[in-house]
Amino acid sequence: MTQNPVPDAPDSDPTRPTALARRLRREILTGVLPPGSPIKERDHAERLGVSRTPLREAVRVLAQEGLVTLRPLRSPVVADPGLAEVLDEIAVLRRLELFGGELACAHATADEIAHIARLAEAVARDHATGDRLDVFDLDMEMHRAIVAAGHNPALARTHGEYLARLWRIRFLSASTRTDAERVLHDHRGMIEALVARDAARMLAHIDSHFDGLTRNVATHFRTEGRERPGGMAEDGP
Amino acid sequence: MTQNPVPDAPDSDPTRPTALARRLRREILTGVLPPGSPIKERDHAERLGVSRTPLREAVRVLAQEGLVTLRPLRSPVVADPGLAEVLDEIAVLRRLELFGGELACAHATADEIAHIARLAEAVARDHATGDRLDVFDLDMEMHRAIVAAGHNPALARTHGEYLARLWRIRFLSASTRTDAERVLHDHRGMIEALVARDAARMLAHIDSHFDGLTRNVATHFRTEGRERPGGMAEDGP
DNA sequence: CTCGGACAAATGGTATACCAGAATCATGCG
DNA sequence: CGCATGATTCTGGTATACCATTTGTCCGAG
Repeated sequence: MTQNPVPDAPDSDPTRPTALARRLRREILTGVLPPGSPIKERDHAERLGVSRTPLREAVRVLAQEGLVTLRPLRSPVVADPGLAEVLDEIAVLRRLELFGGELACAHATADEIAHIARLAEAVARDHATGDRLDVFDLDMEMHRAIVAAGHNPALARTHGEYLARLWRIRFLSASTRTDAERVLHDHRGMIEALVARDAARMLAHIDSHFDGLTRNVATHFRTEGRERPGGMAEDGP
Repeated sequence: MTQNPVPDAPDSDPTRPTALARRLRREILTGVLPPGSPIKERDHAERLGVSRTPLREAVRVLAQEGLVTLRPLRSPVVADPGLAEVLDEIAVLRRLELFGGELACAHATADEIAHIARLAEAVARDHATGDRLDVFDLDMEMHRAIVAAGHNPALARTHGEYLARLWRIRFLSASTRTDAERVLHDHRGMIEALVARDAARMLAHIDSHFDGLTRNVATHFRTEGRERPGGMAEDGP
């Protein structure tokens, strides 16, 4: 995401900082490294079989992405954003994706539209199977593809960063199945809008999509989580 | 910008990576390090009186900001974006600032509005004196303040990143004085819109502002620069 | 004279040693 | 028994040494 010479390469050397960042990112997003847990350089360096230097670099990358929080002279910790922060980020993501959708309606190629449609179909299909994680991954990939179809690399990059930053909370808050039908409806609508080059309709569906997301996240924080960002949830007596 | 415990602190230790990044950033943006010039770690580390490690970190920060380009196993180089890239980034910046202006109209405090108005006045005043660099700095600060008044830290952060990334090209392309009156007019309009909480008017002025910026940048690339991003402009015969 | 290859210098990448500040815990005093 | 205080340990920050790859150069063959 930061720099990649070959986008589809599965990273030849797993000790490279980018690969380390990818691995740590995955561990954070999947909850293996829960929010608030410290990232001690020596421990994780040894665990991943590398020196502190590349691990340090990987941590900085994640810090830039907002997944970990750096504190001067103290261990970096996995970020634990509160409701307000998450809603702010979602609001920005919404604007970025709205812009992306608009651009996509104007500049998407037929191939790109087909690809997006394929992803949407995959989402709908896997949704029936009930595997939430796959559905979620595909959904994210589809949104990424839509923005990518706008042919604005800078926008795609920033949008991707926000997607990554919000991955975990989106996943956690996506448990409610009640709005599944609306999501699929939005997806169908986006595809239709895309093939029709109907930007207004596209924007409406994206808005609807994000309204649902915002609702889910708010519900998630209200019920499950406690909203304070402090989050010292590691060592209960 | 990336992480700062005390926003107003002038950086106590000038050898800290953030300070190094700031210094290198300034050197890049002011043209001391022209686009395309390599950043050799050892040379610059010695020049700035630090080891390679912190300098390396600073370079990574700048790479994330898009000011330098990292190449595997090769010296990082000062980025030299082409017209297309710059226009893409400006388009994103425009959307971010539009969103910020909208939020500012809704949530800005009286103090914040006053601060923004002060900055606008300073821009107008210094504009009369003719010092382009000061005017430009103040102008950027004002735009930053507007977005900050929207009270969305994530938005402010991303907006700030794009501002920094576009600093140099904005400065270079701002040479034309013909549209100075329009800029000041837009500024006045923004302030009025802000005090009136008139989002529509605010957005119109921001749009106008960015139309002018886009025009200037396009002109700059058409006349002065050659548009290819390759940019091996260092060693003439 | 030109082109090709091999050697040498340079440079980014990584590992490691060292340093300074912070957190923690033991200890002793109130 | 509780709390302040100092020593110890832990941890991030920095400097440095080492390695792998690249690149520039020089020599020689054609």
